[in-house]
Amino acid sequence: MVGKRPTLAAVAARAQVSVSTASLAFSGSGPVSESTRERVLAAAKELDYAGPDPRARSLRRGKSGIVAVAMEETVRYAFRDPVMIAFLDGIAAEIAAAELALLLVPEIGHGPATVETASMDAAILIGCSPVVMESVEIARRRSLPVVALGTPPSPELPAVTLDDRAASTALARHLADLGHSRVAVVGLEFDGSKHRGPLTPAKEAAATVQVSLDRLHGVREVYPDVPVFVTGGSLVEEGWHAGRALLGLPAGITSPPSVPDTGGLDLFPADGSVELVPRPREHRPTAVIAQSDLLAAGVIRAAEELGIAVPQDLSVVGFDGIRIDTVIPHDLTTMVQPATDQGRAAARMALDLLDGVVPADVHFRSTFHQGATTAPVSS
Amino acid sequence: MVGKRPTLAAVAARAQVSVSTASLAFSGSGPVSESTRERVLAAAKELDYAGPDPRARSLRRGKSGIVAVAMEETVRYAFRDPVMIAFLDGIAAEIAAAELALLLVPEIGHGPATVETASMDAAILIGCSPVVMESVEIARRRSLPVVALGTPPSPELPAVTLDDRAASTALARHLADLGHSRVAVVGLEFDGSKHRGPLTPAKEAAATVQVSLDRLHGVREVYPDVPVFVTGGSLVEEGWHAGRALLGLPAGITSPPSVPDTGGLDLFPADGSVELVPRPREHRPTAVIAQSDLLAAGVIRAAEELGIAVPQDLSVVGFDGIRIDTVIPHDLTTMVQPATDQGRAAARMALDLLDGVVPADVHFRSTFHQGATTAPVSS
DNA sequence: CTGTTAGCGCGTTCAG
DNA sequence: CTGAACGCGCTAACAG
Repeated sequence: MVGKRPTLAAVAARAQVSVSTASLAFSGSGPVSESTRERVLAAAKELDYAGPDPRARSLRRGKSGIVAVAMEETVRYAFRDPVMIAFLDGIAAEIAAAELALLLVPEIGHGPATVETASMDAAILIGCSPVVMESVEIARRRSLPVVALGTPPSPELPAVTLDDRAASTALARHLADLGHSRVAVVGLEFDGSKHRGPLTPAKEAAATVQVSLDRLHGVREVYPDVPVFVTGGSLVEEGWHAGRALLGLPAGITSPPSVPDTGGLDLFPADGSVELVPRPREHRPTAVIAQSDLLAAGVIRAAEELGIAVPQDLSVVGFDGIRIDTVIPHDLTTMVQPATDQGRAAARMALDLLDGVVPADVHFRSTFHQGATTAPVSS
Repeated sequence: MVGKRPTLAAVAARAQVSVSTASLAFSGSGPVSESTRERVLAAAKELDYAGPDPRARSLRRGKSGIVAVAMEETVRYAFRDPVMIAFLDGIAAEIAAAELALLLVPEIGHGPATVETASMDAAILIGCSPVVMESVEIARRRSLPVVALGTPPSPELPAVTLDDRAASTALARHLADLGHSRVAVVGLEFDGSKHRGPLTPAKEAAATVQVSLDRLHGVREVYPDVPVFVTGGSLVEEGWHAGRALLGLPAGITSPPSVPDTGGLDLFPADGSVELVPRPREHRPTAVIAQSDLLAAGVIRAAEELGIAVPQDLSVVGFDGIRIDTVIPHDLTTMVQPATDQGRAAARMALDLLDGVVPADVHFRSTFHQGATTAPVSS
């Protein structure tokens, strides 16, 4: 079924030219007379030759034409995050414009390291974690150009960064200006553990996810003692769980002093087995700072289910500015990050490195978007 | 900055063994004494050798370890579709398990054909259109194994298929059983044109997207003359536009006989410049069959905005069964397709082909899910 | 403009 | 178990 493919040499022979001439005719990068080129192309068509073998070409040229995008997450998980999709969209656009191909390398750190064995000319690492840094080391050994997206800048690694900290401060200040003093943070994951619950000092000390820390530090500039509820990642569902924990209480129980402390995955089971009532006003925050828009959407949903009106009874801010009405039915007050542009920038840095140009770090700023989910604290 | 990488030969020399021995030590596929292997590995570490060059290896072995996934859409667009994400998730899982890498090839048909020039051992084509068929031809010339996902089966091309037609009939029958007779279809795109509007016979004759046709034919078994409103693709926003067109009317205009005929993108502008009121009951459908869940969600949103209650005043069914509460806040009546499994199956077929096994087509069946968006027609 | 020559870095023979 | 030689398919230099 799989007929032996003809080689360039065969085509050259058929066209009665030398192999190198045939090669030039295909790559188009050399001076070949029109008549000769046509003869070669005709011979190729006759032999059903599909063009130079990419493998041989890449060995010879020392380039594979592939840029890899490595991320720690599963495809399933990563693609549920609109920010990640926007990153990829920007990257894909630039990569395609440069006529390169895009290798998807999910789940780095699980199983055999694809970054170590796959053909690639450069790698773009998304996310910040020890695993990612390991990949940097691998890439360095292979002398592959690497750029990072969403990693704290380091002298070793050209990176695309965002003003996570300052942006978070801006959000916190916005709430402070509205008079809020009882504020809680709903955080992204702080380590790989996907465990939900309050952020303890121990957990904070062991944190590996820089973006969560940065955003938290930014809030602390305004609310130094803000309590933090950590989620398992940027998902509406996670925000919903967090919202229930922060705002709700099992019916019949008199108000406990604080958020339930649990390392488990389900604080209040979602199956309806526990009926939730809103916490008394004095025992719940008047504003929530979610570290992503998806989390914010979940918090809002939980609030609505509990009969807590947003923004009248609760202000909620997010982060990211994903303008996908599909996902967020609310006009969220948030910081908009130019995710697609960040992807483009990362890809361009990788392309620069391929051209031997050492690119400077690119820093992006997010912009405040006043939505309809924040209001002055109700007295 | 980019130091010359050591080669296998250098490592061999350093370890005072022959190149072939060193090679065996790395690939692990040959009989090498433990002491020798350690000596080789030590030498590699000393020289900071990162392992065999993937390019050279792939030339020599005739395999690149890459499976490509080609799709017609942009990354941005494709990743907004949960079904596509589920496909990719299933594919990625199998590909990773086989220790292969996944090359993303979006926007085939636009610009230079990556399928033609990129290193790959096999390709998985998603979607059905002339462009995809072109890629099949290219792959054939390169004698690359190809499988298709979401393409009508053909003797040439191993494919993963779904019972689109029968499933659609089941949905239509469900509505018929509930007593609905004024039914409309909100369709996916029928060609590449992204134009919204009623499906005309001419447009139907020129249709290239098989899945839309199949799902329509299925409905016609029950509702032979069902009117169809074509959208620009599987997006909530598109469903919203369609819903407004089918259910709404600019305030002040007395009921026109039918859906507005337009080839433009905006039927009733979304900016609020036109105030919409619900069509009179007699002039609007009592049930809508959306060809995807995202479209259905958009229709429902439009209905709610117009004050038309679902399911009391309007029944809506979808297709896909994407159980992502993020996207669809409703418990939609729909046909659930096992999208992740379809992705896995497609990937396994590709892997089979790589092993020289000719796989049989895999056919999936979708299952009916009775949600809360359909009810008996109100008299 | 075209032909000749020499590898790219590795895997696989086949003798030792 | 090891070492030497060859070639995968192509392209970068040069020579003509």
